[in-house]
Amino acid sequence: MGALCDYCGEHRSMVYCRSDSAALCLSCDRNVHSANALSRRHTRTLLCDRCSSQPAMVRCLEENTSLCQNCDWNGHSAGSPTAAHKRQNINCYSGCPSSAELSRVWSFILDIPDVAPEPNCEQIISMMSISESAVCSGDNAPEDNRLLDIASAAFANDLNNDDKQKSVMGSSSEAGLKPLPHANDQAAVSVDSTTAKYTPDKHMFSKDSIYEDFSMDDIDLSYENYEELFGNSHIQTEELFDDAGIDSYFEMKEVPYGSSDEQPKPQPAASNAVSVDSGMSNPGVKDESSLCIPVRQAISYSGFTGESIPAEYQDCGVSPMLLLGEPPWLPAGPDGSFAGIRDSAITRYKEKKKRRKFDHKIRYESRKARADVRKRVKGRFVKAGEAYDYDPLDTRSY
DNA sequence: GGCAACTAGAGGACCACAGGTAGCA
DNA sequence: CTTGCTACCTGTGGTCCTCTAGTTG
Repeated sequence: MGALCDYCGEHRSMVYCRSDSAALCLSCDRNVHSANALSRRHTRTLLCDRCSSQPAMVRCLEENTSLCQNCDWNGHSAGSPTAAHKRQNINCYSGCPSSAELSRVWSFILDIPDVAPEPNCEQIISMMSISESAVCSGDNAPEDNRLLDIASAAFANDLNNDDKQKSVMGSSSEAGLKPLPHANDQAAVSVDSTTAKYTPDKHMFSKDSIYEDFSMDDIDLSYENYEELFGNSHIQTEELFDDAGIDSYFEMKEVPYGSSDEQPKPQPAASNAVSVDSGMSNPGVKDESSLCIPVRQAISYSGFTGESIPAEYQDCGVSPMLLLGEPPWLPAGPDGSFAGIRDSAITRYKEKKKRRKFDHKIRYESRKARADVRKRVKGRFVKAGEAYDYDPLDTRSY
């Protein structure tokens, strides 16, 4: 039995909210994070199964446990027999996702048919389904029920699946954002690259499956319904992927190969991950990449806005320092260094940040109008009637 | 290489006040 | 449950100041 929910203190905590520094059961997670727009932006992730106190970063597919960075390092240290365990990045999410959406983001918990669900998991998820109607039954409920922001998703795949990954990547960048299933979820969810639709596996809804309480029908997983699925009013694709759209987040894909005319080389055991979402990797793997992350071939995309990447990574439990380190999966340049790739990535990031700085959004036009005509002294507002050095309504220059 | 001086850029503080929100009767 | 009132909080833009990182001698 893991730690109890920080909120209700009754049920086992399942998810960790870094913004609140709280471990919550799924029901309370929905309660707390459906309260307002700000709370809905909190990114949450699974709780570490081992220490039950830190946000889980990876899922060990061999042990079927979710592990935080420390527990991952401790449990899969280089040289140990467990170092070769296949691990999979764990997604963060925000918003007020429905049970089906959560099950898709973290499908590994539930999809593995020969693994019993976590104790209480079924109960809690059933409870969540109930609370779903209870908590989110307001006017905004239909919108709130949508997955507002899958902050990160990842594939963990075998090296043999490179081609499959690339085909998926291709379709994703062409068709726009789509929820990416984990590769090992393919038993449950298969991706048809031609129709770009998910096909739920029949086993998912078998009698014995804990999906009995779920109905994936409540979400149409086709790309065409992306806007509906994610709620256009909450998060625009433009916001999600910045000006350049989703392609901007797959630029890194081009870097390793595009710098030369060579065909993509077979990646080192470390990884062939194509992502700017280095946040889901372990800090410290930099030096141990070949030992520690043989399964980090994840092709991932990031739902992070990119602008405040360090903070957002922190929200996901990742040190912003990661941003400064070379992604372990990137192949070295011709001179054996990552400097060029890193520099170009940093340059792009800075340019984008600079550009977005001026993308200031006004929440209250009335207040802006008021501020525009308000009198100032050296930039500061002054009381009406006081002497001032600048009158916005006066066309004379001072 | 180490140090000080200088420069450029980023980020935050400051100001008044209309409008929003919470709490209470 | 609704209404009215009060108190407190939020957001708005231009300028200045401080801090940090980088450059130069």
